[in-house]
Amino acid sequence: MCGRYVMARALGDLVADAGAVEPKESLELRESWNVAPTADVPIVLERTEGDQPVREIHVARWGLVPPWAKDVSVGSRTFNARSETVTEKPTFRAAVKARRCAVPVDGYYEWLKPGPGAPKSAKKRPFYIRPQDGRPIYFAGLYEWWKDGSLTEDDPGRWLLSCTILTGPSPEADSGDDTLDQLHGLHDRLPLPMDRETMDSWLEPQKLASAEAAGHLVDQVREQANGTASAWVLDEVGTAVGNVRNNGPELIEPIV
DNA sequence: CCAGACGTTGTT
DNA sequence: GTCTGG
DNA sequence: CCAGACGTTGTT
DNA sequence: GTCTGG
Repeated sequence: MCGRYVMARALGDLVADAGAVEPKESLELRESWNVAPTADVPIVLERTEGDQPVREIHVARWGLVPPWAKDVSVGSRTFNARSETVTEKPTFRAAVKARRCAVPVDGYYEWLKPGPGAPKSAKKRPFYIRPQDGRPIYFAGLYEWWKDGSLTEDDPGRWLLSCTILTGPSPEADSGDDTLDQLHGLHDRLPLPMDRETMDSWLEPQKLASAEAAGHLVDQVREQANGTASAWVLDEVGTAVGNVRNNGPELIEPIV
């Protein structure tokens, strides 16, 4: 799964790597080595301008807030969406048909739980997972718009953009690939990364936003995920990342 | 009909 | 134990 | 995801 | 908004 990650890349690098247009307004983006749910994060989306798709970077709150929510608090538990059920769940099914995005990360954290035979004193051990080549990972994601209901004379209400990251099953054991085997041992869920071709399909705004078409795209994402994940590297890191108030490049330094 | 949920993870 | 906040 | 709180009344 | 449970 993915509940904490790193996005410390300069916006210009991200724009170039994602093939997005230069943002018209400056985005409120800060580098972070400890991105947690509810944080503002960059996302990549395509919208149709005239009849041309335009790829853009936007800033969204991590944790999808559906349009009918009474407040944003639901977003603190919707930072992941299970790919197996995303087309059915009331919270996600509208977004998966029409509001797909990519969530770029430099790498993400995963906590290894002590096994059942471990001593009582054993603690969770954080690992940092990143691509070998240093380019961003683009996780399959969804975005949604939510209108703040607090209407006053001066404030007609604001629109909040929010997002979530899709997960799938982790690679099977004994895959024959070292990295996939390590991912298997670390956790039973995997945030779903996209290769370039899949990302192009995923982001493309569909004319008929049917549930069936969305289901096929989700299947495609799940099927190619391990191919992308096999080019990752895992390193154990210090426990400081657990506290969201800690932030800095030292959080991703491998220990021992 | 209305009221209340709408989610993920992991653990037992 | 469970929920909220970051 | 983890860390940290988890409550009320009344008084300063 | 839409579905489920009562």
